[in-house]
Amino acid sequence: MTCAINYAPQLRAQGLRMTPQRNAILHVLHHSHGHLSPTQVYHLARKEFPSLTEPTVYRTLEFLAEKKFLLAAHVGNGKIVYELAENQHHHLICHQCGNTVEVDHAPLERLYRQLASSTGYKLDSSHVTFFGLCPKCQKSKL
Amino acid sequence: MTCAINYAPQLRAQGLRMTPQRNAILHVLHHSHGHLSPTQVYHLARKEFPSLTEPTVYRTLEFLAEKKFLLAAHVGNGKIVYELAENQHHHLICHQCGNTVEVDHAPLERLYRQLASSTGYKLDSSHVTFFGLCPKCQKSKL
DNA sequence: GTTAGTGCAAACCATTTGCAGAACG
DNA sequence: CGTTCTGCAAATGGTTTGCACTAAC
Repeated sequence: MTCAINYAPQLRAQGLRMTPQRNAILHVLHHSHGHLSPTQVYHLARKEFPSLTEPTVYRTLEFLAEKKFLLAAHVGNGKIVYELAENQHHHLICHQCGNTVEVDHAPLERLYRQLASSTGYKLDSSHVTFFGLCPKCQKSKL
Repeated sequence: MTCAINYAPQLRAQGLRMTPQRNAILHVLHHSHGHLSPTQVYHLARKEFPSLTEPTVYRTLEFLAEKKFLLAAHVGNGKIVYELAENQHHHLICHQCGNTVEVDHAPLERLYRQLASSTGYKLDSSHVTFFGLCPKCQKSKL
C-alpha cells in the first residue's frame, strides 16, 4: 500500500478520476509481475481495500484496459487476464504442465508488419498466447 | 445430414466410437467454415439430432480436440471456440467492429522456429488470435 | 454542485459434475 | 457383453445489470 507509484496524475491528465478502488487494483497489478484474472485481482486488492466488490473490479479492469493503462490477454483456459500496459510481452504456455515463459515482443515485429501490409489491418500490440510442450514434458513423453 | 463426409472410419481407426451425437457435431463444424462456440454447435447440431444435450456437446468437443480432430481457439471475448483441425489458420480480429480475417500459418513458421530454438519448447500448431483495427474502422476514426 | 464511480443484490448464462441408463463395437 | 458414451438434473462460478447512494473534482 505504501507504494511510490502513483497513477493519479496519469489518470487526471486524461480527465479521469482516481479512487481508492482504482488505486488498489493498479497497485496489485503493478506488484504482481505477470497477468491476473479478475478474480485474482479481486482477492488481492481486497487486502488493501477490503470494501472492494467484484462488480467494481470487472468494471475497473475493463475501464482501465480501454484507457490503455492495462492490456487484456487471452490465455489458455479461455479466461481473460489483465496486466499493466507497460512492459509488453507475450506468453508461451506448456499445454501439458502449464509452465509459462515470457516471449519478448521484438521477434513478432516482423510478422506484425507483414500482416499489416497484407491485410490492411493496423495491428494492436496486444497480447498473444502460444502453446507448446516444454522441454521437461518433451522428455517425460519419451 | 445427408453428407458424404464420414468420420466414422477415422474414429474407429483410433479405437474410438462413432455416435450420432459425434456425427452431428462433426457435421456442423464441417459445414460451417470457421469456428463455432460450444453454444453455437449445440444449437446447430440440435437441428440434426434434436435429442442432443449441452453437456454432451461440451464433452464431445473437448474429446475431439484432444484426439486432434478439432482445434480449440481462443478468440476475443475470452470464450473458447472450435474448428476442424484440417486447414490450419489463425485469426486477425478488429477490436472495433469484430470483423475477422483468416491468417495463413505460413508467415508464422519462421517465428515458430525462432521461439522453439530460443525457449526449447516444441510449439503446437495451435490457433493464434491477433487483434487490430480493420481498414474500415481506421478510416472512420479520422 | 455535477458527474462519474461504487456497493448491493440479484439475475444470468456458460460450463461442469454425478450417476444411472443406453448404445457402440 | 464390456466399456464407452449420453441424458438428466442440478450445482457451480464467473460475469453482468439496475438502481440508489457516495465520492471525486
